[in-house]
Amino acid sequence: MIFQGDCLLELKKIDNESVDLVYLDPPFFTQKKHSLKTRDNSREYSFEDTWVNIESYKNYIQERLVECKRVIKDTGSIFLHCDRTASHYLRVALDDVFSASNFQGEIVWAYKRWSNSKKGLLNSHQIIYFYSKTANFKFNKVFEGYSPTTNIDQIFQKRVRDENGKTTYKREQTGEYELTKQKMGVPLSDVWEIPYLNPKANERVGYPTQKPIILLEKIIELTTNKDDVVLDPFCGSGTTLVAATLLGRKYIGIDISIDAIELTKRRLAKPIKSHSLLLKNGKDSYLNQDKKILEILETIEAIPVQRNRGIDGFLKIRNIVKPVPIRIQRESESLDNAKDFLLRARKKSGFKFAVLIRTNSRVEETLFDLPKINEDNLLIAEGIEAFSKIKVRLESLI
Amino acid sequence: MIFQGDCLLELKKIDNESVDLVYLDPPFFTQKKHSLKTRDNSREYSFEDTWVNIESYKNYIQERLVECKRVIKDTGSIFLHCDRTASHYLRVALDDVFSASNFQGEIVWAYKRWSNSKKGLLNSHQIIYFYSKTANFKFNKVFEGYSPTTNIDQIFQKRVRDENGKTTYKREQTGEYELTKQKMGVPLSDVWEIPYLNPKANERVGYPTQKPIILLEKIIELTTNKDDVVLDPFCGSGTTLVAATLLGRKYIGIDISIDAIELTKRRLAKPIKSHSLLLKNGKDSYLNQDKKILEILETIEAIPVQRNRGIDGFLKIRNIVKPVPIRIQRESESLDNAKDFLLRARKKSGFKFAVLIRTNSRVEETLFDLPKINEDNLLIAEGIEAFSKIKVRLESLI
DNA sequence: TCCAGAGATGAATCCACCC
DNA sequence: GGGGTGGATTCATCTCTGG
Repeated sequence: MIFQGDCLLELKKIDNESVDLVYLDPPFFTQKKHSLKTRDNSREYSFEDTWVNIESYKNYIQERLVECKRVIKDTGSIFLHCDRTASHYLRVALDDVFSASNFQGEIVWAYKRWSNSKKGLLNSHQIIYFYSKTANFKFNKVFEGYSPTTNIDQIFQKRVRDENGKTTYKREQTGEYELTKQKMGVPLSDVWEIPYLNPKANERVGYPTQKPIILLEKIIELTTNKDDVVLDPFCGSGTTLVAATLLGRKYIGIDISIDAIELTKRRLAKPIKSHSLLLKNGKDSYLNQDKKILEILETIEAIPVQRNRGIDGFLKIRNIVKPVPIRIQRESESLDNAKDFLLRARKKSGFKFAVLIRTNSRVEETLFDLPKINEDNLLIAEGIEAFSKIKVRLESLI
Repeated sequence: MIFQGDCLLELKKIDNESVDLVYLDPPFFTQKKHSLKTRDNSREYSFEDTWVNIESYKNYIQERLVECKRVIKDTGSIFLHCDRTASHYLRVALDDVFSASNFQGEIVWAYKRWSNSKKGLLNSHQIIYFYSKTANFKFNKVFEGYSPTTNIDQIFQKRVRDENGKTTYKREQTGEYELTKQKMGVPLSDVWEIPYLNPKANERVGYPTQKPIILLEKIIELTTNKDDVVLDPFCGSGTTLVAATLLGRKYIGIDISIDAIELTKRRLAKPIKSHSLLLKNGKDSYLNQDKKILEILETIEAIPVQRNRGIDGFLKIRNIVKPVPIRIQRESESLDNAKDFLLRARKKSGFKFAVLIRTNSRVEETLFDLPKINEDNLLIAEGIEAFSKIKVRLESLI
C-alpha cells in the first residue's frame, strides 16, 4: 500500500500494532533545498529542508516517531537513518519515544566515496539507529565467516576457570581437549561496508538520498520474516518497498511528494537491483595483477592500477601521483604488442606521456645515455634500473 | 606534565589557550564498576561509573568541556571518545560548548573483536567526535592509497558543467581529454579500521578500557605538529601521553586515580608499542590457500582454514560448522603423507573424526558402498563426488 | 518481578616457541 | 634466523539464576 500525504496524518490511518518494521529516512536538517535531475533531464525531484531551528526539527521527527511506535507490534523494531548534522537530536527523540532501554544498536553504514577537497576528514559513513518496541523483539541471527587470522582449530575447545579466575582449556581425563559440537560463525557486526550507490548504477532512479537496496534488505532480513509488514513513512523513491517486495514482505509506503509516489509505483512495477560485483567477490578479486608486476611497481614506487586495460600503474614522484601511465612488459609479450597496448591506453584518456618498462631487454645502457622519447611519446625503460633516469626526465616534462 | 586529581580542578591550573589538542576518554555512563587484574595478578585497576541520571552525567562532562575549551588555542581541536549509551548527550554537550558550527567530524573506530552470544548485532565500533575551537583549526591532510576498484585513468580528467548543470569530462580543442597535473591520493576517511588491543599484546598494561597507541597517534598527527601540546584530562593508563611522546609532542595528563598516575609514569619511562602485522600487511596476507583447494572447499561447502597445519577446512552442514577437519590431498603428495598430516592435526586438537579427500583416486565406487572409517577415524573420500556420502555418514556420527 | 552477582561465552590476534 | 603455528588471554560482555 502506498499513501500520498504528510506521514503524520497518514500514519493515523494505520491500525495499532500492525507493523513489524519501520524504516525511516527523514529529510535532513541541512537548511538547504535538494534537487536532482534524472539522467535525461526530463524530470526534477526536489524537497526542502527548512526548520527554524534544531528543536523544531527534533519535534517534527518526534511527533512522527510517536505515531510509528503506536503502529509497531510488540515484537517490532524501528531503524532511523540519520543525518550527520542532527543525529544526536534524533537519538534523543528515539530515547524519549522508545526509551533508552530499547536501544539495540548504532549501525554504521561505511562506504568509499568520491573525495572532495575540504579541510578535514572525508565523510564516508552514515548512522542508522536501531530501537525495538519491547525487549521481546524479533531478531534473526545472522552469521558471517571467521577472520582468516582466527585459529579455528582452537575455538572448538571448551574452557574452565582456574582459582585466579583466569580461563584455561578444558581437557578430558585422557588428556584430550574437550570440544564443542558446533559453531555458527561470527555474529553480524554493526559496521556494514556496502558500496555507495554508484552514480551510474541501473538501480538509480534519479532521486536524492537514494539508498542501496542491499542496505534495506539487510535490515529487513534481520528483523522480519516472510509476509511481515514493513513501513516507510518517508519512502521517497521507494527503495524500502522494493526491497520488501524482493524479500516477500508486505509494505506500506508514505510520501508527501506526488512525484515520489509515482516514481515509487513505477519502480515497484519493475524492480531493478544492481549486482555489485565488488560486494559479491570482495575487494580481493580485483587484485588480479601478477605478483611479479606488483613487486616491480613497488620497487619503482609507482601506484598499481587494477582495472585499466594496458596500464599497470601510475608514476609517483615524492608521494604525488602523476598522470603518466606505466606498463610493464609481460614475459609472453613482444615489445610491439606492449607498446600497442600502452599507446592505446595513453591516447584513450589523453595522457601526454607513458612509460614502458622492459623486463627482458638485451640493450645495454650507459649512465650517460639520456632516456629517449619515441614518436608516440612513449618512454621506454630498458629494465627496472633504467627507470630512475626516466623519472628524472619526466619530472622536467610534466 | 602529569597531575593527579579531578580534572575540573586541575584544568583550572592550566593557562588560557596553551594547548593544541585535547583528547578525552571520560568514564562511560555504564552505571557499573570496571576492574581488571594485571596478568600476573599483582595489581587490580578499577573505577566506577555511577551517576544518578543521564542529565547529571551530561553536566559532569559539560563543565569539564568548558575548561577544556578555555585552555585550547584558537588553532586547536578536541576529540571526545564516546560512550555508546550516551554519545548523543555528549555531542549535545559539545555543541553547547564548542558550537555546532565547529563540528568537524564523527570518527568511527571500527574493529573486529571476539564475540559473545548476545541477541542483536555485535558491537564492533566506537565513536570519537572531532570539534575545533575555531574555523581556523590546524589540520594536516593525510592521504591514503586508491581503492583497487578506482578507475585511476579517469580521475586525472578535468571536468566542466554543461548547460544543464551536469558534469562532463573536459576536452581540449583537439578532442583530447584535459588532465590535471597531479593527484595526492584519497583523503583520510572518517572510518578507521584499527585492530582492537589484543588480549595478548605486550602493549597491554592491565588497565581496563586501554586504547591502542596507533589510534591516538592518528589523532595526534592529524591536528598537531612537533612540540605542540597534547592534553588528556582522563589519561588513565597514559596511552595518549605515550603516543604524544613517541611523536615528539609535549603532553599534559590528568587522572583522579593515584594508581593510574603511577602506571602512566612507569609506562612513559619505557613505552611499549605492539606492531600489528595485521595492520601492516593487511588481512589478505593471511590468505595463503591455493586457489584450487579453495574451489574444492567451496563445492563441498566447507569453510576454509588459513592457519592450521594439516587442515584445509572444516565440515559445514546446513550452515553450521562442525568439529571435523578436512584435508584435500595435494597432487604432489602421497596418500600416506596426506593421511599423516591430517591425523596429526586431528589428534593435536582432539577432533574425533577427520576427512581426507583424494583428488587423484583410481578407485571406483558404486552408489551402494558405504563410506569406510579407517582405524585412525579418518574417512577417505575417493574424489569430490564421494564426499556427499561421507557427509551423510558423519551426520549420524557426531 | 526485579535486581545483583556469578558463571558461561567465544573469536580475535599477538606472542613465543618451534622447526 | 625467519617463517609459521600453537596457545593464551580478553570482555566500558551477556545471560541466567536465586533471593
